[in-house]
Parts: sequence; C-alpha cells; structure tokens
Amino acid sequence: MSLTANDTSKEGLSAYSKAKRDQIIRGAIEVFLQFGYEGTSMNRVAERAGVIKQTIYSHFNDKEGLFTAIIESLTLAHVKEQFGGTIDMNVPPRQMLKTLAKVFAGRQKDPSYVALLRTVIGESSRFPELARLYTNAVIRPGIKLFCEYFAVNPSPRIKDPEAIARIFCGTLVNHIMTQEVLYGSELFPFQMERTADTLIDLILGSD
Amino acid sequence: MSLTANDTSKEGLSAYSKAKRDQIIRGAIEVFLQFGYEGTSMNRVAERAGVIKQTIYSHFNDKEGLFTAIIESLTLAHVKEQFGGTIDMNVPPRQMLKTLAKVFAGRQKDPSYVALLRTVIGESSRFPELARLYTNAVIRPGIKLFCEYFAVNPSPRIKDPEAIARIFCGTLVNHIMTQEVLYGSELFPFQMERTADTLIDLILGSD
DNA sequence: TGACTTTCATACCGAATGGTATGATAATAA
DNA sequence: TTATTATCATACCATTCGGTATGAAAGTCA
Repeated sequence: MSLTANDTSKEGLSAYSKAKRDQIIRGAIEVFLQFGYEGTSMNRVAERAGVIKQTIYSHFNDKEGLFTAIIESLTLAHVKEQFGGTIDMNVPPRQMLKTLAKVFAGRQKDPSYVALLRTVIGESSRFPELARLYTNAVIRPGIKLFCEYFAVNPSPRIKDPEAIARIFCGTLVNHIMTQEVLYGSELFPFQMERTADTLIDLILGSD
Repeated sequence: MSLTANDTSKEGLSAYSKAKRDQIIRGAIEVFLQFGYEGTSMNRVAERAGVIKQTIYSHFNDKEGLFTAIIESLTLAHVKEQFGGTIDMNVPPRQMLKTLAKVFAGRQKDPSYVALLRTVIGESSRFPELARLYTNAVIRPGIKLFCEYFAVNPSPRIKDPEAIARIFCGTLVNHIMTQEVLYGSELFPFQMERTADTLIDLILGSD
C-alpha cells in the first residue's frame, strides 16, 4: 500500500519493538512538521523520540524513508478521518454544506492538519510523490464525493457540480491557508463561518 | 522599506558592482525557489550565479539576509505587477471579474510566481516575517481593492463584499495551488476558466 | 598613468550533517 | 535458564555546511 518500501516490514514485531517504532514516528512527526525535511536532523529526531539514532536506522532505511513513511501515514490517516460518514446523501443541501463547512472549520483548528498541509506543499518539489499522493487520496475523493451528492440532490444553481465542488472546497482550504499558515488570523482576521455562509448562499440561493 | 537591513546599501555602487549584485540575486532566486532555504547551500548559489562565495558575502550579511532580500523583492515586485491598472472602476462587474480571472490564469502559467507562493508557504514557519509581508502586501490590498470596486458597483447577490472577495480570490489561488503545486494538472486536470466561469455566474447570476 | 576598490581563486575553519561500528545491557522467546 | 534479538551508549566516519583569510587579478576612476 505504501509507495515505496521505506521501512522494514511491520509484521512480526514484538510489542516492545513496535512501541519503539511508534515512539520514533511520534517524534519524527513533531520534528519534520515543524522544521521541514532539510531543516530536520536525524540527531534531533532521535532526541525528540527518546531513542538512539541506530534504533531509527533499524526501523527505517534512511532519512527519506522515514520522512516519506511519516507523511504517507498522516495523509492516509487524514483520509479516513475525512470520510467519517461526513456526507449523508439523504440530508438536504443546505444542511449538508453547513456540516461540510464545520469539518473544514475543525481542520483549521487542528495544528497537525495545518502543518501537514504546509509541509506537503513546501516539500512538493523535493517529494513530488507525496504531493501526488495527497492529490489522489485527499483532493480527488473529496471532489468526487461532493459531485456524487449533487448528482442525487440537484439544485438549480449547480450546473457544473465539479466546478462548484472546487469552489466550495478551494475557498475553505484557502481560508485555512491564509488564516493559519500566512498569519491572516493575526494580521487580517476573518471568520470562516462568514465566508462559508456567504458561499452557501451563493451556491444554493439565499431564500 | 525593507524589513531588516540584510544587505549593504544599494546606493553609490558602481555599475560593475551593481551588475554582480544582480547576478547574485538572479542565481539565488533560482536556487532558493527550487530547493528551499535549508535545501540551498551558499556554494550552490555562488556556482549558479557565476560568482565566488566571498562576493556574495560582500553584498549580503549572511544566508538569511540573502534569502530574506530575495523573497521580499519578489513579493514587492509581484505587488506592482498585480496593480498594473487591473481593476477599472468604470467597467461593468462581469467584465471586471473576467479580467481578474485572466490575471490569475496568467499567474498560474508563471513558474516564478507559483514557486514564490510555494516557498512563502513552505518557509512560513521558519520565516514568519516573510509570510506576514505577503499577507500585508499582496493579500490585504487585493481584497481591499476588490471591496472598493463593489462599493462603487453594487450587485444584488453581493451582500458581503469582503466575503465575496475571499471566495473569488481564494478559489482561484487554490486552483493554482492544487493544479500547479500539488500536480493536479497532471493527475486531475481542470481548466481554471471553467472554475472561473462558474464562479462568476454564482456571484453575478447567470442571466 | 596610478590609487583604489571589487572580484577572483583557493584554501581553510569549526560545526553539523547522514550514516555506521562496537560492544555492553536489557527485553523476548525457547 | 539459555539463546537470541533489539536497544542502549559512545565514538567514529567522510562529507558538507556557513562563513572567513589571503593574496593575486581585474575593474573603476582620478
């Protein structure tokens, strides 16, 4: 399932060994998401994880393998969380979009999601495969599900559901980007709810 | 005008010296935008610029100073370009939004703009001042100008101009991000024009 | 021309990098 | 218990890092 065989097989490890492995991963997540790939040293990962450097290299091939495994795992975990039955086909459009907006609002307040987004973008040139994974595993199914909902629940203003999906999700993701990554919440604050309400009225009408 | 005094004064330099300085900047732009701050070595900058390392250090204090100067200059250059009389208050709304959408479409095809965006986001944690500069110098005036236009040219669906501005610009910036940075144009292509047309119809009505 | 400044080439510095070797200690499994 | 495996501590490796020193060559300007 992984893009590359960067880690030793996860099967057949003792609980002791598996705990160490999780320890490494937890530490590596913190450090990589904070300092980026090149800004992170393996010594620091070991220190943060409370583990000796050799232990890391007995679980992962090299720095790239560790970083890749971390970002892949965070991305795929994010996918699962994203589809916790968020979109219910039997719910009316306005309620559905409001619920979806709340999902984005929740992401905005999740520092690890924000850091993942920033990291995938920041490393997209050095690690194109991770960016492609994000697109295929997060963006593509998100847009698709949105379209499927409006295929079942049409609405007069929605003539091009995929374009609408991109407008809806794009606006809210960009809101997270400008507010949480580019310090908008400090310099130029704006409530996501206000953007979302306007957006929903545009899409469904303000009746 | 600069945030920090990272470079020696630009005044009173001979043309010979100024040419070397531009040479450094051009090389540094290429390397920093491709490899990021930590991924860039001063040796590589010198090599790419066709200059010896000492020459760099006679024009800039240190690596941070060079990087900061580069990103500041690119950001401010982008601001000037952005306001090349793009928004004309006397033009009708649909035409104005179409023109604005074309500006974003032009940015999408400008690799140095895309790289700047990616870099500012990717380094936002290490260089928060650069991210704040981008927000204050690019995002804030963009939103403001948009609002001023619709204060002069009201439209029935535009009850909250600032929210509309964020939806319009946010959608198109996110389009650039997903298509050009996250490899959407390769994996999941979608024409910006299609998004923009749908967006404009939502905002102004499709009559 | 000559006085001066800048860039050149090259070599160097201490510190940090990713990654490895060794041998002792501790956890697991028989 | 014993045999094995994994983690420990520590030291080490070659390379690269940001940054500096020196002195020769080349540009500028009077």
